[in-house]
Amino acid sequence: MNDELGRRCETALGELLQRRMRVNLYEELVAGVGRGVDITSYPILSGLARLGPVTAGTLGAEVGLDRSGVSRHATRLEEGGLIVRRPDPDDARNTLLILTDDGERIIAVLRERLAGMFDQQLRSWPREQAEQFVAGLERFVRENHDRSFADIAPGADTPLTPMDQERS
Amino acid sequence: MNDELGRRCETALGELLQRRMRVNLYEELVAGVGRGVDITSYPILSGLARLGPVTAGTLGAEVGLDRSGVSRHATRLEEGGLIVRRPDPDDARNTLLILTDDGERIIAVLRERLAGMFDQQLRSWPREQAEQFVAGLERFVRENHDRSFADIAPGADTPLTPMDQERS
DNA sequence: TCCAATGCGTGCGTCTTGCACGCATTGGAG
DNA sequence: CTCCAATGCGTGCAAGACGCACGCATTGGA
Repeated sequence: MNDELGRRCETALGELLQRRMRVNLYEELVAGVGRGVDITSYPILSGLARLGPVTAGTLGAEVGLDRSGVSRHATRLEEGGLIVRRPDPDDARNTLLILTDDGERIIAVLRERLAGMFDQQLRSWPREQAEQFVAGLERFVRENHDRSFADIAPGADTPLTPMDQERS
Repeated sequence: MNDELGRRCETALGELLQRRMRVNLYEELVAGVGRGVDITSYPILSGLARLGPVTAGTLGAEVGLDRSGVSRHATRLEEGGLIVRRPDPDDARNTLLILTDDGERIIAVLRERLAGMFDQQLRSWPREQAEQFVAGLERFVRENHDRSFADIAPGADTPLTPMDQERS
């Protein structure tokens, strides 16, 4: 019966992680903002707001991007005046990405917008259910976040059923 | 107070929708499967399993992709023997994408794997919390799915202010 | 002083995606 | 029956995002 939970979770999350969901949500979110903020650079900006001043490498590991990609987006956001690059005082090899005041303000507005959207949706829910859902969501995300950094190679976690046919 | 829920939901979902989450999950999922199945074509296959025989256009709207992209992935999956193209008997303009037996079997295995992963994670939760979380997740996804098709978002020139609308 | 290690930023190739065009089919109007 | 506007697929083309590898700068220990 718990297996049923896993299956239902897979179905729901499968839809949530679809491209349609991301594009609809984030493209509407960043529409008209400019300043180098688009659907691809928003995760960089958001991650930077969450982590504080960090290097491109660290931020890349957080959002799942290569350093080079982060650097590219950072350049665009820097040209937009939302972030600045500054050498790490403790280690000049590192270049810290830091939000400017404009950057702080804009990311705050964007997150506020998103929170408003979700709040609007959750408002029609029974208070109890909304509370439980968000709490569960937070736990789920936190566990996955921790695992994605601690866990490297499970390997034989899930066996491969008889589908290992090579046809090429 | 409810606004706090929206904010917490935004934070959690913000991480859940990150690239790192998708890549880690789906790349591990489809590793070694072959047959034209990779992290980009899996959503096509999965959506096809969910919707049944549909046209490329319909499937594209479902997953958030252009018809052309769906057609490309469909070609690859067809070469892998997982789907077939067949003209719609009711309207020969349409080309229905249909899962083969191999396709059905493989997508079933993959979804089973995913369900197993989630089940394993949820197993350590209090039964009540896991139940509530999944139920909430299903409702959340369903509402968003409906809205994304009913709502034609104008938002091309949305001002940079928090939006407030009436509940539906 | 020297050198291996670390980290950034850019050139280059690959992959994915969207737009536009050509072709085929449908259904209604004359 | 014929004609034509509408619809939908699949491909050529171009733009964009991403990863890898290289060069350069800095650090810390031998």
